[in-house]
Amino acid sequence: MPVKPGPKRSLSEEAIVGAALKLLGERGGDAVSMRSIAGEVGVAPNAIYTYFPDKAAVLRAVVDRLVGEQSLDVFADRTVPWRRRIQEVALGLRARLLDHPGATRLLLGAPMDGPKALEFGERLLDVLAEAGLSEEDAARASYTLIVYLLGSIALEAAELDPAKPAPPEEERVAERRKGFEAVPAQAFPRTAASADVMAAYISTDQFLWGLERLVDGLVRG
Amino acid sequence: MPVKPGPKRSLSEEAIVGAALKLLGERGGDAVSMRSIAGEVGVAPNAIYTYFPDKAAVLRAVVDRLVGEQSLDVFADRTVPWRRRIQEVALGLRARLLDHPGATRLLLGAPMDGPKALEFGERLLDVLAEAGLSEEDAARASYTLIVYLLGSIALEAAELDPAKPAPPEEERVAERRKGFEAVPAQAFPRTAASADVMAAYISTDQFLWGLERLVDGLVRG
DNA sequence: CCCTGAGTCTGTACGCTGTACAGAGATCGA
DNA sequence: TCGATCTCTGTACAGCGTACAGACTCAGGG
Repeated sequence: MPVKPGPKRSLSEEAIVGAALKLLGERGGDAVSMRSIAGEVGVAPNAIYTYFPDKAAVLRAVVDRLVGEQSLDVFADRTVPWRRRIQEVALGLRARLLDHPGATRLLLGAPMDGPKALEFGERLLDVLAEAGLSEEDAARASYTLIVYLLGSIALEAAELDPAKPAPPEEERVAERRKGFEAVPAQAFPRTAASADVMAAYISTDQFLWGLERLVDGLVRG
Repeated sequence: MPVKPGPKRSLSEEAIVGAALKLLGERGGDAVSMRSIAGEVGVAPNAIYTYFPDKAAVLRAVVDRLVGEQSLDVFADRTVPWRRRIQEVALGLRARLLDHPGATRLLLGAPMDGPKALEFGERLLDVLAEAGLSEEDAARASYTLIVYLLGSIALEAAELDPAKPAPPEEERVAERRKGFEAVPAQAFPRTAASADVMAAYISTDQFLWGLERLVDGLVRG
């Protein structure tokens, strides 16, 4: 392998992703531009193209980093019932991603295919195998779980201002209730009658409710 | 109510949404700009701001239109078992949205809160009540179903080129399998072993599989 | 040791974006 | 007919992603 000549790199992929993540957290999703990232690491905008082919690649790396921040040790801890382990990891990932409302938009734009996401999938398959699912069922179930996870988080994040940190859950629910109070009860009787429940869609409680039913359905099969 | 004076409007919200939808289908998501929409309806770019406060509002209306294109008559047809009715509507919506890969990105950026989406929710609540769920459970279940629906569609669409119409399902699965063949089997044995199943995540078959398990979990409760 | 060539970074530039602002023209009620 | 009011246009701004050309920095071969 010939060593490549040229000056030492002044940056690293990690530094770039870190800068992007910092901007994401502090100034929101719209503030993450090639120029702002470059400014953050003290470099001309185009320098980033030495490390990533385009902006989408940077964002994919950001998402993978966020996913990677979620520890997967819980998955392997056999002293805890496997359902609870899935719950914990799901809750952790959800919290982590909702902390960066801007990031969630990215999540579904480019699917989780980074190394950290692969690792996540593999560990999830471990747990599902442990739960007694066949190889094929485990694979299908893992995808279904990821769909639910990302879908929930995305729908929750959609209600958030991507430019600001997420307000506490109670506030978010209260805010949402106001929206449902405006629904005309004649045209949409059921929706209006369940407005309280619907306002609480955006809550940990509902998230776990759905997750539990889904897991039930998956292992019952 | 005083009638507002001024010249007759030369456009309508519908015309604008229609133009956006046309662009979306023909030239992909990135081609939908205020300028291109305005060009399509033969008007200066800013004229659109008379009808919509900003671009996001246009896109929300586009999504609602797509949702509205899915007929909900099936939901009400009591000669068909309710599970099958949910299946059919879900499949219809999925097909409709995957036909516009660019649109799906929008779906989760701004949640379904348009009138057509409300209608959809209400009819879904009807069916779930018919299935024997309590008011609260039906509300929660409907949200969980929507999460699954949108999550599935989003993850499928994420693999598609938003600038082109979707290729047939077989091609998409084959394309994906190539990606999984590159997964190192030592580090990710389960992932590698299930590569075939995973490639088929992006398929009607898997979509229905997950939907069925989810519905099972929801009504079992 | 210097030279060559590859790799990294900068400056500049292009075409595009969303949309704010000012004003022209059309149309109504009075 | 007048004035108010609304719709649409022209222009403009700041920002975007990124292509291109070139300057600089270095490692290895002669």
